Formats: sequence, structure tokens, C-alpha cells
Amino acid sequence: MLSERRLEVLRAIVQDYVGTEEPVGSKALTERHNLGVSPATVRNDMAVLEDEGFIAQPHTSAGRIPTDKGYRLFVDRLAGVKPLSSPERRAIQNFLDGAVDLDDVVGRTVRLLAQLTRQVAVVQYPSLTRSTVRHVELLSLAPARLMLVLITDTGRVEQRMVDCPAPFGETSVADLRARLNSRVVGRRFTDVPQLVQDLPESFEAEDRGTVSTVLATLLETLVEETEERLMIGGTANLTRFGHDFPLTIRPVLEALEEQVVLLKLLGEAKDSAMTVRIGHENAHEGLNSTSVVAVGYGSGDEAVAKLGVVGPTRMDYPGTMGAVRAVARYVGQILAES
Amino acid sequence: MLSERRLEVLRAIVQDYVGTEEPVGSKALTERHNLGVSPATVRNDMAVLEDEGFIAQPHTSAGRIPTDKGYRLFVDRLAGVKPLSSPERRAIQNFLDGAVDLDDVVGRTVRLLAQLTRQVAVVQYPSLTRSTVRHVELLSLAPARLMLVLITDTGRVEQRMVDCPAPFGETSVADLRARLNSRVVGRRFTDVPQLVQDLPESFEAEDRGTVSTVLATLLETLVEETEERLMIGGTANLTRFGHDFPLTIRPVLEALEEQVVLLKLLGEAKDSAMTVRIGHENAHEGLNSTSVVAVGYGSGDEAVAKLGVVGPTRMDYPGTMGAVRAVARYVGQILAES
DNA sequence: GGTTGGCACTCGGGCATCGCGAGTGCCAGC
DNA sequence: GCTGGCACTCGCGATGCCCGAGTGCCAACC
Repeated sequence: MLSERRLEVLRAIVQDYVGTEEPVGSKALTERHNLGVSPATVRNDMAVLEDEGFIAQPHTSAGRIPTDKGYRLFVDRLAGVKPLSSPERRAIQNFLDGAVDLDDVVGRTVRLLAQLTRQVAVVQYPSLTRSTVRHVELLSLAPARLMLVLITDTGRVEQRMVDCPAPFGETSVADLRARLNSRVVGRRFTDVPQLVQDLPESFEAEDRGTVSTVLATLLETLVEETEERLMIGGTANLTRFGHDFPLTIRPVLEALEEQVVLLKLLGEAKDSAMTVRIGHENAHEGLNSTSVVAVGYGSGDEAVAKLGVVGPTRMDYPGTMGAVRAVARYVGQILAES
Repeated sequence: MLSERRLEVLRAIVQDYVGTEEPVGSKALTERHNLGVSPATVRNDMAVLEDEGFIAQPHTSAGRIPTDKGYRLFVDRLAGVKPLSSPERRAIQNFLDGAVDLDDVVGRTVRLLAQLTRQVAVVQYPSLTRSTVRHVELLSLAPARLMLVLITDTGRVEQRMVDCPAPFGETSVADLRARLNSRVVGRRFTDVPQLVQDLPESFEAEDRGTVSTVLATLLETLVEETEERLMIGGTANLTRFGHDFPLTIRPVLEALEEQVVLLKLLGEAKDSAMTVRIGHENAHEGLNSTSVVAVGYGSGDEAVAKLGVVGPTRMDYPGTMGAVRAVARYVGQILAES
């Protein structure tokens, strides 16, 4: 078990390294933090910390830098979440309040988060999985062609064309629309399949084919659109990483372009709790030298999607976590209002 | 006026430089292209080309590299547009054919273009300005709350909430929906305002307020959504730029994040014709060392939006132009079909 | 035992030096 | 107008050197 002071030394190392981006030595440490002991003592502590794998030297006779394990300990036990200043909070609220629709909310959130943390921001669109249906609309475009529009409680709208096997009259359209809505409005996506299962039977034989087709399309939309979309921003901040660019930045940009990777990344986080994945804790190789701070957000109690930032392992964890949490909270509010 | 051979020398320089990324000297030139003259002659030609500002030396006693002006001449007079191979064409078509909705089409197009050109791809969503209305839907969510859904011929769907000044019955909703559609379906957005101008008058006094509100929201949507959205991809390709990264890549990433800048960039291009803006021809400073190749695409004859790529001035212009043109063409087809 | 000052040692980064070679401009000759 | 020759330039990479920050260890001290 590490003594109190050694933890203190680790904390100091992390803080200094995050600030200066340079390996930190024993002398500099004692000068900047009054630990009450001499550099020699700190050196001994550092040797222990290195043995335990919390810090490492890039090369002999250089200062120490935290390892992933070191950051992990720092995040788990040494760092709190730094709350934002109240001007910052106000700025967030003002900025987000101006949004006109869902796209705008997400867009603004990304920009806000990127600016606040000076890192790459990732915001997932509210998932349809946990959403409920606000309305299903059915429009007749041609005798045998319908348009199906699905509106969710999070303000998302999806539409699909449906080619009917047989002409489908206006009254039938209205009928189906009404029955469909009476069954699914306010219900969860996951519940919809069983709720509409027996619907074709209640129609005339000639219309059953069309009704089935419409339902199939609806279910397909629910499934298909459950795969989530997301928006990223602040990639220019990647250039602040280090000076050994090409190698560092490349794989990160590549990873960021693969939505699947990002979705998995965010998805791994447990529900609404804040998750921090450090360096090699990220499954994806390209992100081995980055940390991901993510948290769920939602219009109610439940998280409907995640948002977070991707930055160098050498990041200001307390500040970043504070910003991420605050933004998630406000976005949740905005969504609940609309 | 430059002699035929000098133009040939310029072409050779551009081609070699694009291929090798290194300043090209007189000797190497004569070895790789059989110009039928000696290095000494080429040196004289190069001196002239340099005087005229088409090429430059990074430093004394190094080879020459093309200037923006040199690339311009190359693009205008020396280079054709390289058509894609037929396997490539087939691949494009297959890839795009799998798209399920507009978002998907745009997303696939971006990825395709980025992959094909190995550069940063930018695709603008089909503009609403030139679009026509396919359908307007009006749903009653609560006695005094409506949802307005607008569907365009390019498959885009926009929706807005409308809070009515007074309760609005179902029959009135149906009435308004029908009249609205009979007037605007198939018409251009720009024509809509006058087409619906006198609509409130034909309603009962008690409903006029609501009708006006709905119309106001509709017009607002038309205007608001005329400001275009776009999608970018392939930013990882920026890392192939040069080896002097941070300085080069940073401003480009920043510019790419500002949608306004990009929209202006694409917008500057004349209608559907292919435009190439080289280096300093780009108004935005961050893009001074990049070239933009853009072209309009559309579902019919007219361009409804632009797409293009952003890459280093040192790019394979014929190949890039070929890819951009081909992709634009196929996307146009896809949109026309749906 | 933990802490401290002292000391020899290590090693990377920065800087000046140097030689190589690609490339140039110019000139005289064809 | 083209060509071969030639002297010159200059950036780049390799080499060697020094400096200083930082370390590990040890003996002394509390």
C-alpha cells in the first residue's frame, strides 16, 4: 500500500506533467509543491512509484511521466471533478438555449464541448432504443405508394417510402394511420413489434398485403435507425497533442472517422455514469494514447445517449470531467423542455 | 507566350512533383520524360518559367516546384480530366446503390470520395432553395398544438412544432392540409410564399390566427433550412500532406470545422461546372496551401448542391477531377431515382 | 526506519563543424 | 537555339562535443 505522501507525490507529478507536458524531476516537484520533504526523499518515493508501475521514465536520466496505471489511480482516488464556474455555467445555458431543432442542439453541444475542454468532442444523437413514439404518419403519394413518417419524443423524424403490393385507398390509409397511432403512440420502440403484430388480421383481405408491408417497413425503420448517429467536432485540437504528430494524430483521426468504433467506445460506458477510459484501456488500437471521458445524458432520468471527449492521456481530468458532466446535464434539460 | 516545349516542361515538373513530393531538377526531368533535349536546355526553359512565375525554387540550388500560378496553367491548359476505370465506376455505383435514405446517400458519398481521392471530401446536402415540395403534412398533437412536416423532392424531411393561438379542430386540420398541399406540391420553395399568401382569408375568422401561424412557421422553415448543411470526411488523409505538419494541418482542420467557410467555398463555384481553386485563390487564409475541386450535382439537369474535395495544392488534378465528376454524376442519378 | 545532503554518473538535446551531392547559371562551341 | 562543361551554391545528414537536468546510491543524521 502506498503511503499518503507517495500518493501526494503522484498527484503532484500528474498535475505538473499535465501542465508542462514535460517529464517532471524531483527537484522541480519540491519547488512547486510544498511537500515538506527534500528532493532526495521524493526521489525515493519516485523509485517506489516506478516499481509499482505508476510512473515511468522516457529514458534514463530524465524526469518521470505518469503511466496509464498512474492516471487511473489519479482519477480514481486523487482527483475530484472540478465544477465549472458560474459564468461558465451561464454561458453553456445561453449557448444551448438558442438551439432550434435537434440537429442544432447536437451541433451546438459538440462545439461547446470542444471549446470548453479544448479537445475533440463526440456527441451521440438521442437513441431511438429508449425513445417512445410520438406519432406515426402515413401519406399517400400515389395509388400504390405510401410515405411512412415516424416522429419520436426526442424530436427525431424518420421517413421511408413504401411500395404497396396493391392500390390502397385514402380511407384505408386514414384507417391504418389511426389504428397504428392508437396502439403505438407513447410506447417504446422495443415494445412496438408485439403491439402491431395482429394488425393485418383486422383488415380486409385485399389490404392485408399492404398493411403487412407498411408494418414491416416500420419495424425495419425502428431496427435500422436504432444504430445511432453521432457528431464530432474540435478535431483541430488534436494538433495540440504533442510535437510528434504524424504518428500520433493519424490513427486518432482514422478512429474518429469510423462511427462504429466511436459508438462502441461510448457504448461501453455504463449507462449514465461517467466513464473514463485511459490509454490502453481503450480497445481500439488507434486510441491507445488517448483517454475518453464519456457520460450519458437524457431528457428524463434515463440516459438516451452518450456524449464525451477524446483527448491525450495527458489531460486535465478534473476539468474535463467537470465540463462533460455539466454539458450533459444542460443538454438533458434542453431535451426535456422541447 | 510560352513555347510548346516549355509548356511540356511545366507539365513534366507538375507531374513529377505531384508524384515524388520533391523539388524536381533538370537532370531528373530529362531522364524520366523523353523531351528530346538536354538538361541544359531544360535549365534554360526552367529559368524562363521561373521568371514568368510558374515555378519557384524553395532555396537556391534546389530543384523547382510549381507555384499556384503554375498549377493554374497546368489545370487550365495542360491537364485533361482523367476518366475513371470501369471497375471503379462499377464500384461507385454499387456502393451508392446501397443507400437507404438521404443521410445515408450523403454519408456514403463522403466516404467514397475521400477513399477515391485520398483527400478530404466535402458534400453539401441537397439545397432546399431549388427543391420542390413533395408534401406538407399537418398533425394534431394536442388541441392547440400542431406538428408541421415538410417533405422535399430530394427526400429531405423537416418538422416544426406549431403552437396555435386557438384550438384547431381535426376537420380544420384536414382542410388546411388539403388546401396547402393542393397549392404547393410540386412547386419551388421560392414560389411558396406568394402561393399561400391569401390562404387565411378563406378560413373562418376563428381559425385565421392559427392558419397564419402555420403559414408563418412554414415560410420560416423554408428560409431557415435554406442555409445548408454539409458533411465532411477523410480528414485522416490530411496527415499525408507533408512532414511539416502542425503548421499546415491546423488551420485546415479549423477551416473545415467552420461550416460557413466551407459553404462559401463550395458556393463560389459556378453552378454545376467544375471549379478548381488553387492555393491563394481560396479566400480563406487557412486554405492557402490547399486546392479545392468542386462541382455541382443534382437530381435533374440543375445542380441542387455541391460536392468536392480539399487537398494539398500538390495533388493529382486530373485524377481528382475525374473522381469528383464521376461521383457527382452518380449521386445525381441516385437522387433522381429515389 | 525514514529523511537528508552529497556526489558521481548517465544520457538526451542543442550547437557547431564538415563533406557530399544535387542542382544551378553561365559560357563557349557547335 | 541547343549542348556540354565547369565553377559555384547551399541544404541536409552525419559527426562530435558540451552542458545540464536528473538519477541512484551512500553515509550521516534524527
